Amino acid sequence: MAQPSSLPADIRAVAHRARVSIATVSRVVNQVSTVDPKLAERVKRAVQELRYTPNTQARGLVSGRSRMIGLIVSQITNPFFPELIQSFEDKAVRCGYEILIGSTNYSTERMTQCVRRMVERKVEGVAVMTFGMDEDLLRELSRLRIPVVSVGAAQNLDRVTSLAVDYGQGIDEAVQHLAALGHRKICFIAGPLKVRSAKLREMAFIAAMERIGVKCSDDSILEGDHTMEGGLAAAERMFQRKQIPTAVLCSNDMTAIGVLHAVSDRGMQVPRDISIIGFDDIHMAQFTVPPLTSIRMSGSDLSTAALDSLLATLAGSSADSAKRQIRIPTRLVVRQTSGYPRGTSNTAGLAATARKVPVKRVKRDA
Amino acid sequence: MAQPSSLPADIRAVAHRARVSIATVSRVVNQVSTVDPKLAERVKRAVQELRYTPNTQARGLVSGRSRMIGLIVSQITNPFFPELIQSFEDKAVRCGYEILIGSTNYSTERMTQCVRRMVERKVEGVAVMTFGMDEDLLRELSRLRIPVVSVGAAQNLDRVTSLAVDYGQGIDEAVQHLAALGHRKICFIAGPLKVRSAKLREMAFIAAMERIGVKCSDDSILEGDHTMEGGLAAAERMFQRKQIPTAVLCSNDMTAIGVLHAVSDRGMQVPRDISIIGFDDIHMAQFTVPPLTSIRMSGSDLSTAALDSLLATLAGSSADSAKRQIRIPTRLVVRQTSGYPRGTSNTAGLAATARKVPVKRVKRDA
DNA sequence: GAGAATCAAGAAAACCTTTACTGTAGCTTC
DNA sequence: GAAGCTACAGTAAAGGTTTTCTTGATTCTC
Repeated sequence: MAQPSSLPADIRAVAHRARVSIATVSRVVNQVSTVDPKLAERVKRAVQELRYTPNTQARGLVSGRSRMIGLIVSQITNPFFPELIQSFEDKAVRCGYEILIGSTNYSTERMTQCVRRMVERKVEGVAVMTFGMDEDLLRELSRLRIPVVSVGAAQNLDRVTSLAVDYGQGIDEAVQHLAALGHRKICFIAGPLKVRSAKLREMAFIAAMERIGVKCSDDSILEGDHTMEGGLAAAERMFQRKQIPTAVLCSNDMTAIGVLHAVSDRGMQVPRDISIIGFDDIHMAQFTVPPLTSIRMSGSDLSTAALDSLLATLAGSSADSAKRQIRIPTRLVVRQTSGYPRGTSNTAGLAATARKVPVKRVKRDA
Repeated sequence: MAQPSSLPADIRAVAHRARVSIATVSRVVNQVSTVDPKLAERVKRAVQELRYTPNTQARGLVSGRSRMIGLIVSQITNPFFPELIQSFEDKAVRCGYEILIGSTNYSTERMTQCVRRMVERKVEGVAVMTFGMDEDLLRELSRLRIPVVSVGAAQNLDRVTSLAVDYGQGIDEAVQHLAALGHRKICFIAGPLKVRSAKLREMAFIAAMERIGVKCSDDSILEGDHTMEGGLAAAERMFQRKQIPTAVLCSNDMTAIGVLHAVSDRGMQVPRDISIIGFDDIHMAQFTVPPLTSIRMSGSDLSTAALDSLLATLAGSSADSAKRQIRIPTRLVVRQTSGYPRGTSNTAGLAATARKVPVKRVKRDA
């Protein structure tokens, strides 16, 4: 039937073959129930024979709906984001949405360009997972009546939902954990401090340290950039100091992996000589050597919350009832990079405690 | 001017404000030069004032061009793919294209769905980076006159370009490298064998082994699934055997990271007790402890070749002059997980050779 | 059995652009 | 000074769908 090389059939071709009008074809395709079953059958067969697929552009043009959702991340090469993207995509596709991905690499310019591309494509909503977003852009999207869900956004804008990650919780747990093991001299390797969430994590660290009675000095905080290279470089700077901390808390796992590498380069051992804790708990954290203690922020929680919020806003035509703020918890996951400080008498006990933590391998959402 | 909450302006609004026809607006927006500069100026101002952005759907409908390109990968959580996606996206956006990403997770069904979604969206081309593609789907795309570039595709289809990855080259180098160090008992942990490229890598391994005079027995090959878990599991099976190999070559880096973990779990050391080589050379390979010797297959080479080929096919309207096959080389990158076999007298020399390999950290395309 | 009510299917408008075509004004050229 | 160009702006068609409205047929009601 279908020619070996034929341009895609349109609705007219189907209508002609099924000997009905294009309106009827449209109804059958869109499952409108008021069609005679006999005709519907004819139409379905014609659709199959011609391998008809509706033209999404035409559809979108008339319906005003693009069935696309924008997803903005900061750095696709940071494994945290692919994990998040995967679950976001799964769910979106199941709901009949396509996603348009943009990555900003922490550049405001790229961010602007991203938003522009998405507006042009008429996305029905935007999820901003970039942990620090320009207010003006949010305002612009709000003006265009495009629902937005954004991590850590201000909460006073229409159609903007904020995902409030509770950094404090996990970071407190981590610092408490270290303190309980006996650490006092703890360093923090921050992310790029122009990024809001990186700043927030830093502040949470300072607060947590005060809570265990340690006042943070300037030199207990180093700036990284959320990459492995950044972590490595920061660690090397840290080792240059006269006094080396007994534990390092990192603003994300990539940083921690860089530190792990730097420590190994120096011939030191983890956690015997130094403890390391990451943030994000990417899947890879279970597979570093030794497995990384990390603060879990669930990418799939984040993407589920984001998508649900968007879909709710889209569904409730003008109902502003949707929650405007959603809290995302974080919590410590202890693995094997955190132990007693070096030179502690209990070092021997280490094997009996930290090392014995059963290494459960979490199968993330498929 | 612009109301605080106004729907996006259309071309008519701009035309009205600039006191010209919509055709003129269109010409100005599309930079057609036959417009009086004075009018053009008026139009540009109106565009700015109303923050007009053309409706891509309408544009696509009339021009028949969607300015979107499909990119199909197998598993977005395997860091090899984000690296590839990043460079693909960068280049595509620079050329004015949007990309539509689909991941198949090695499932044929998902692959079919992916292609379907992309056809519906009228992508202008599809890059299949999934290392093993259903022939029927390729045929279908070819029938619809959508240019395709696919890793390891058959070469007899119209508008289908094949990226032929030279697995043999890198795998030969790796096996030679191991043989030179003195290894004979070498295992291969394969990918999911239903995936063509995984099969090809396995075959390349067998051939390489024959070239060093070792006939592969069945138990020198274990099936993994290209994930860290798969690598870990395969390694554990391997350790159950009476005879444990002195070196393991893995079908990809994720597998190798799983093996690294399994080895460490067992209290063995790399490369003292066992050598490990990965494949892909993901960025992370430089940061494992110890840094992973791997076979480099450049994601950015791959994405550049893919995109260039697609754009060339799109440009040369019907010129079938574009190259139908592009060879992608692979090569060994020696780091610190490969050394002399255990029990070798030269073990001491290890530190002097393998360990001394300078650890250059390649900054990938930003 | 006639008029009203119901129902399904077709005709046509609308969505927003691009682009081929048309028209007009100002030049050139003889 | 008139015929023919050129240059540019505007008109209208086209693109593939959804959806409203219309029409025609059937069933129902009295």
